[in-house]
Amino acid sequence: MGASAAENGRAAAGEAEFLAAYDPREFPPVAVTVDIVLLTLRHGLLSVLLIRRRDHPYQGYWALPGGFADPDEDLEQAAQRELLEETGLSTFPGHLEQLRTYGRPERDPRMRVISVAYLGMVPGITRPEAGSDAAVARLWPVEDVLSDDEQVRPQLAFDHATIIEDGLERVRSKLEYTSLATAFVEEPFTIADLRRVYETVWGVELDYGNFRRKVLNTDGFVEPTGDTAPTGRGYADLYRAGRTTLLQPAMLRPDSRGR
Amino acid sequence: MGASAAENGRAAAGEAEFLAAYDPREFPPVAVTVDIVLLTLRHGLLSVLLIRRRDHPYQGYWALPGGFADPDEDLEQAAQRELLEETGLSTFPGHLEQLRTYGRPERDPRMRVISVAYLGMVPGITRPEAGSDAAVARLWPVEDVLSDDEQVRPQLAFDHATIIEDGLERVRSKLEYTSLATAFVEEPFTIADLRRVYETVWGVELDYGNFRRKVLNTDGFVEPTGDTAPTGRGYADLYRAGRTTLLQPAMLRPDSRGR
DNA sequence: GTAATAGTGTCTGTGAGACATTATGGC
DNA sequence: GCCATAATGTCTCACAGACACTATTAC
Repeated sequence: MGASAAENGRAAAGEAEFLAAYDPREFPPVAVTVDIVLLTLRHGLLSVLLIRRRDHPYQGYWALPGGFADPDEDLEQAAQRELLEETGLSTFPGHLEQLRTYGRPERDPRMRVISVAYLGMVPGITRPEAGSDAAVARLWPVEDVLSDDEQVRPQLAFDHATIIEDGLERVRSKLEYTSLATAFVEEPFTIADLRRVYETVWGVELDYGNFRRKVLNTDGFVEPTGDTAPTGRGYADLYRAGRTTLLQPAMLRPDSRGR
Repeated sequence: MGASAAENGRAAAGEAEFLAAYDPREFPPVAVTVDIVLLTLRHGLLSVLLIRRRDHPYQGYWALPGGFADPDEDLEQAAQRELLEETGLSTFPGHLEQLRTYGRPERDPRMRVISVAYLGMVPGITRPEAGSDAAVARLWPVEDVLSDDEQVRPQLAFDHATIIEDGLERVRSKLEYTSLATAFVEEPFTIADLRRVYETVWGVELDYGNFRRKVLNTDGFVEPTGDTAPTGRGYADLYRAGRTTLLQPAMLRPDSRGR
């Protein structure tokens, strides 16, 4: 694509340089990794997938799943590949998006490492135990991971605590203005299932009636399957995700009412 | 920091490896650059700073300001440094935030280049002409940059059209729920100045009375200086930015009303 | 029967959109 | 005088929060 002629004929000279590769000595040495904040609902708790490190530095510490991006691989592909490798799943069943890039010079003691973080959400079916190594991959409740209590909090490698915090903030705010909550539940789901997602991620209680009215009045958010499912006592209508991704108007988070 | 002992004594062996650097042959060769989408209001148009490329590839094409991140430099620092170098300014007068990272394997024909894009907003005082090279740095109205008309649209290098589009979408949505609009005007400013920011960035007309009520009722958005300024006909009250960065409730974009 | 949950409706307050009105100063 | 703009107020509708009520089923 760059081979098409440059505009207004000003780029006449030096066409031969075009295919010249960078001289590695010309630019600073750096490694690029991807890390994934994979969130799911497990036992009614919002949980994040962590891997226990085998190697130095931070040996024995808990880290986000991730690794180097291969040379011919898109970053999102790399994130997905690493995730499948470390969970043992064969296809990625949820939503994956880029979160943010972390590049503090001292974040890895060995050399300059730039990490492109991704954020993933999957229904609560993830079983890292089924994957490669049951002893090293685990789902941690985020309230424990970010707890002030050193007894319950895992030791996190690198700047992964910051990355997890940023991921959480992203998820919490995206529940407000997108239909992302549906990525946390398997289809078909009930209104109550969806409410549970909001309540768990936001850490609040929501009025069932108002929640239901809001979801059903926002068209494209969910669509009824026509079926119902027994729910212990009584039956509940079943839904699947609609085609709308942006909620209009947004779902309001109770916290944010009082500023 | 990584030097503190790993938890539960499980990390006993191999402490010597800790300081070992990566072997460069172990990880894929890659370069990391930062690119900046610098937006400002110029002659009533939302405009973006572009640099005309001197070298191949894309010689003569227009590109976002940017360059390699130095080894000991934070990514945001690198973005700010590049921006100052290419505009000739001595301090950065506005808001700068990370936008997104672009890493498609083919985005640079020479080698794998990962670009961490930043988004900057400055009041309409930027004069790239005062900077290093008047012939190569220019502010382009974004409506021209992203126009379908090949006569008015500059030829953009790499995937910079995508980056600019993403930056625009970010700015437009952040005007809704943050007080970011104040980054586009110099203090003190009038309510009408602020309204002009919204109208220009969103490309809509807003009712002055409703806009004023909204801004003044959202406490912390702006605070009155007590002064007034002549505005051609009559005088207008002057304000400066308040301490609130998150608008609660959000400013509604007229487009989005009808879905 | 009671308890728990799904589904539904009602009342009220907040806030946004669509105006109208008044004041000020340049022309 | 006219006109543009700043500042302010009014009316109405949409919608969220609070809460009441009914139906269904497990126990």
